Amino acid sequence: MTSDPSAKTSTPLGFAQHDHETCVSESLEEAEKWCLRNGLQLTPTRRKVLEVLLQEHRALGAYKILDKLREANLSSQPTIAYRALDFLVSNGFVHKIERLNAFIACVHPGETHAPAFMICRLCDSVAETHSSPAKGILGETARSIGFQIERTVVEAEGICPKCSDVANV
Amino acid sequence: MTSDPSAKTSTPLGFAQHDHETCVSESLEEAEKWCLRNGLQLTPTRRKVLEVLLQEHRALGAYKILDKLREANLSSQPTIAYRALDFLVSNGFVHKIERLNAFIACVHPGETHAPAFMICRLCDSVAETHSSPAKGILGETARSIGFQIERTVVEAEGICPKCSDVANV
DNA sequence: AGTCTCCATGTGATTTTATAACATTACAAA
DNA sequence: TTTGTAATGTTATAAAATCACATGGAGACT
Repeated sequence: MTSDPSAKTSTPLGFAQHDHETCVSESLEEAEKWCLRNGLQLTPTRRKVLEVLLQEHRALGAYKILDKLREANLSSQPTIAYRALDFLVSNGFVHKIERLNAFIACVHPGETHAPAFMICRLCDSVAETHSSPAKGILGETARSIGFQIERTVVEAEGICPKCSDVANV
Repeated sequence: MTSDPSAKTSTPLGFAQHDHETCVSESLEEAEKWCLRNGLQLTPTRRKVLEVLLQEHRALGAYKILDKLREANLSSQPTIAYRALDFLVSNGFVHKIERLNAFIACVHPGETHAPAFMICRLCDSVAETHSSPAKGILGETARSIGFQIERTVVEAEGICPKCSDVANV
């Protein structure tokens, strides 16, 4: 699926195009630096999981990630992958897509943000954007009843521009 | 847990109190009517699943629901529960809480709405409210890139008023 | 050097959540 | 009666996640 080597620069980031190779290596470097500055260890397993997710640029289940780890001769028990994912999610490098029980690399780690996702029901691609849940009706309701929001899951399911073009041609 | 019969009227709906017995029976009746009007069958299994969820008034995993079905001498295979849940979710009687992989009865079925949930991290209670995702930043982004939103998952995780009172006393 | 502690990894088993594949029943319309 | 359809029954399996406990390695303190 992503094994076509000539497709290097045409893998979808969210729904757009970009220079993928650069994107992966730059993101990895940034992660390295950020960890160094913050006293965190981007160990080989953690790095590999992040790399895999950056390369795929879409949501991957934990067991798919595990397969990739195995291919890379790293340990292949579920625990391993979940631990690495925990680390990456806690530190904002990766997000979990609850709707899919899957994981995706963050497009702007480091910055604190309330991520939101658009998930294409047809091609399963996922684009990250951001929301401000505290501003809308939800935020008002929460304030009025005294619910303290710590984190929000915002996932929109629908049809991405690419798939809707295909349908209309 | 919910087996104290004297607790009839004090089970939490969302985070508030209400006359629970009435609430369950009324909701069931409404569901019956709605199905009748719309040519849908609220079969015994489906009805029981809805009843269980109305009674609990919180998010229940599929296998907990399955246990309740077994207690009621209805079939107890996962497929059964998932099929009933599919029906109830498709028709708006029940929502799935993606964050918890669990299900909860809708507080106002029939009306079309974009539900949003507040999930207490401490006591696991869940309150339903609504959002208007199309109005916020997410909606703008979606429109600008041509993503057609069909459905949104909005789940806020945090501390409910009750638990935050306890913490402050 | 020793050893303590912290953090991360290794290992095996188990639990929880969800779906697949295929057979059967029941009722109603043609 | 035949046919279609919606729902249920049954068995097996896949996929996602966690638990419990052991091991290893690097820095800090004595």
